[in-house]
Amino acid sequence: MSDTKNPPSKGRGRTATLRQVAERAGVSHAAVSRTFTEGGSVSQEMRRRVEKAARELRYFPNTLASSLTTGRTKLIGLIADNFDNPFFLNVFDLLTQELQEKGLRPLLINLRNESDAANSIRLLQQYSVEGVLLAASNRPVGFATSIRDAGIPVVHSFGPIRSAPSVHVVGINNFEAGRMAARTLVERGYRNIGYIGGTETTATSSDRMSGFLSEASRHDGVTTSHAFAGNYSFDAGYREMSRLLTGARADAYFCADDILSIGAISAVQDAGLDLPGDVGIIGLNDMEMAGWRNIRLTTIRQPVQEIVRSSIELLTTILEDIDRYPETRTFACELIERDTLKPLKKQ
Amino acid sequence: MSDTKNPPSKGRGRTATLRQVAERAGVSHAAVSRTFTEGGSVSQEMRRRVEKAARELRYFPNTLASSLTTGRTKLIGLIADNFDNPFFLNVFDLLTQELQEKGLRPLLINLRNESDAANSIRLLQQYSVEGVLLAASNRPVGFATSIRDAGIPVVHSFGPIRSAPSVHVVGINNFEAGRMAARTLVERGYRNIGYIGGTETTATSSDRMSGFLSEASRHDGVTTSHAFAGNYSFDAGYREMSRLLTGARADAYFCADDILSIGAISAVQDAGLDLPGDVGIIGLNDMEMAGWRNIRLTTIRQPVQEIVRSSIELLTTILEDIDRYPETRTFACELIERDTLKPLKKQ
DNA sequence: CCCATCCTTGAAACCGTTTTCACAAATTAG
DNA sequence: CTAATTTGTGAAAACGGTTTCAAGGATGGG
Repeated sequence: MSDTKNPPSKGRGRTATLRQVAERAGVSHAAVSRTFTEGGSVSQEMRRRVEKAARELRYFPNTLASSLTTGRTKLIGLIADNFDNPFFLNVFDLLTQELQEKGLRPLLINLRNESDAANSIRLLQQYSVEGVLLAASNRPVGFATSIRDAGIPVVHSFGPIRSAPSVHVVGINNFEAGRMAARTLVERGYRNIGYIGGTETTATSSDRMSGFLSEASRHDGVTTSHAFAGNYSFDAGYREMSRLLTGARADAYFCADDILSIGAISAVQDAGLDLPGDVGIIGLNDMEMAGWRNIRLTTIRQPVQEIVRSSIELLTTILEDIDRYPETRTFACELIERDTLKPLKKQ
Repeated sequence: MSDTKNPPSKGRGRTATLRQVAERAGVSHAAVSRTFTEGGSVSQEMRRRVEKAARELRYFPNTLASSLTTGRTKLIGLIADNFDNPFFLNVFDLLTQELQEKGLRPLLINLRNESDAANSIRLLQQYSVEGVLLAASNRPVGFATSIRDAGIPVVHSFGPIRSAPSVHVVGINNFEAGRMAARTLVERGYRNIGYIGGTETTATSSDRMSGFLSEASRHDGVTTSHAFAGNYSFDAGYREMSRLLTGARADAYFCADDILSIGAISAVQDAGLDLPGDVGIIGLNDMEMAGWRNIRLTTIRQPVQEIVRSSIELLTTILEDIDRYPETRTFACELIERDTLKPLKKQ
């Protein structure tokens, strides 16, 4: 009676199946399915019996199996490529928490050693991922688009703002952030100012630079320069700043990211220069470390939590409405003044 | 001819199915399946035709569907609960890279707001996760065991070393690390030494403390104390150290984690005390930031990469051999001397 | 009391794949 | 040139669910 003709559970603690519950409750397996699905129509009595049997067998539906027929896996591809920047740990934290609250599960994909978009897309499709959250700063522009072209809903978090976006984007206006940085430096009395980006090819980085250069050019007597550290990491920032200091350095630098800034600060101090007197530094993000006592980085704050929350909210709505027109959500930045810039002169 | 009776692809860019390939190639779908599975026996000619059709249809097997029959999802639960500590970003990076190389996919589970093990286990089972990598520092001891009891292979990375382990563990011997910390402090001339842990309930933390106290007790004239910061984060370290400094402080502290140490350093400096003269600090982990110019933390290095690599290697072997006897893999630590401890006296 | 309606129910088909099996064709051995 | 293998193939039954459908039972209106 207790024996089935199935293989005897193979040592592995296999979980009970729908049919086992049905058998024990003495009902059809369709009935069991119905009691466990949203709009299922079952009588009180039936539900009671099924739930009792299910409880005794420790049964619960296998999401993957039901995804076969429903088409819903609840799986979200979480794509990232920067694991040097602690900023993203915070992003992961918020992202996974929000996803979990909505009953979605993040499949983490590390693109650090992957240059080919096609591979990633195949992977996403093989796991029937419902949507993708792209939080990758080092990808070229077309990456998000090619995911969308594969028919997978995607929102690009911390992506570049475009007037005619091809995918959903939520983030800050990097161009404006760049302007804010330049304006801040000029207001503080710096005249020869430079931009230090991460990678040259990413849209966010080049937006920040354009905004920075554009604003600077509106001020008389202000000269600019720019350089790229190669990626977003402490080491890259340190190296690039060290290199710059050997040449004709600027008075102040806007580093496209806090972690870059922190590396740069180290380089400035190691060179025996005074910060913010000899050279000033302004960053972007306002990650936790920027406020640490020995760093005290003046930076432009990016509202991470709002961006993350909005990204996921947007993602869930496009999961329902797949052909929704690409939308851009922009959040404002805020200047956080600390100690790496000369103070604003009283007027 | 091109029409099938299936719903007309619903706008969604659905991917081709096995049977569509079979139809186009004019063979049975079993044949198609065989050409795509490892030991399948197919003729050259058949393979050629199938692969052609598959290419034209952009077909590739759906992992989730095949998992139904094979039982292999290639999904690994990656469980974490500490997103304050940048140390874990590095761990995630290495972990996901290694997993991907082995063809496994990490399903990321954030336990920060989850106290109930049963929920997590249900989740793991619903997704037919093949195994679990537990990299959670704040969980009580029984957590790993209850996953194993649910029949899911688990390896506890950075877990506590036990003489009779109930699950597979790979990490350092935290007791020995604690001894090393105490010995180092004593050798540097500190006599009144304290331990600052993260949480009181985790095994790794209490191991470090036991080792620390045990070693200290072997030296004459050395007095000890201990305290807990609550979790592993900069803020926790800062707060706890600030609190300690208001009372009868020790000469030197062993902080159970670098991030805690860095917070503690800040507190010491903010209190206007000399480091390492008035108070010395030694950490554990040697995360990247520990070496930053403004931190220069003396710490005990934990070989992260080796631990991660070994964890995954162990995980893949227990996926094959599920009833393997629980194994413990221990790696040695190394003292990294920087500037937060008085130098060793020349003898 | 009859008929229309609604709610429950189980049978059966289906989702996309793998795997077993029986059998035919091709190869090798004797 | 048979007989004994080996190899390649398609039909069909899984895997763990959901969904459609037709039918049975209860309910309510007239």
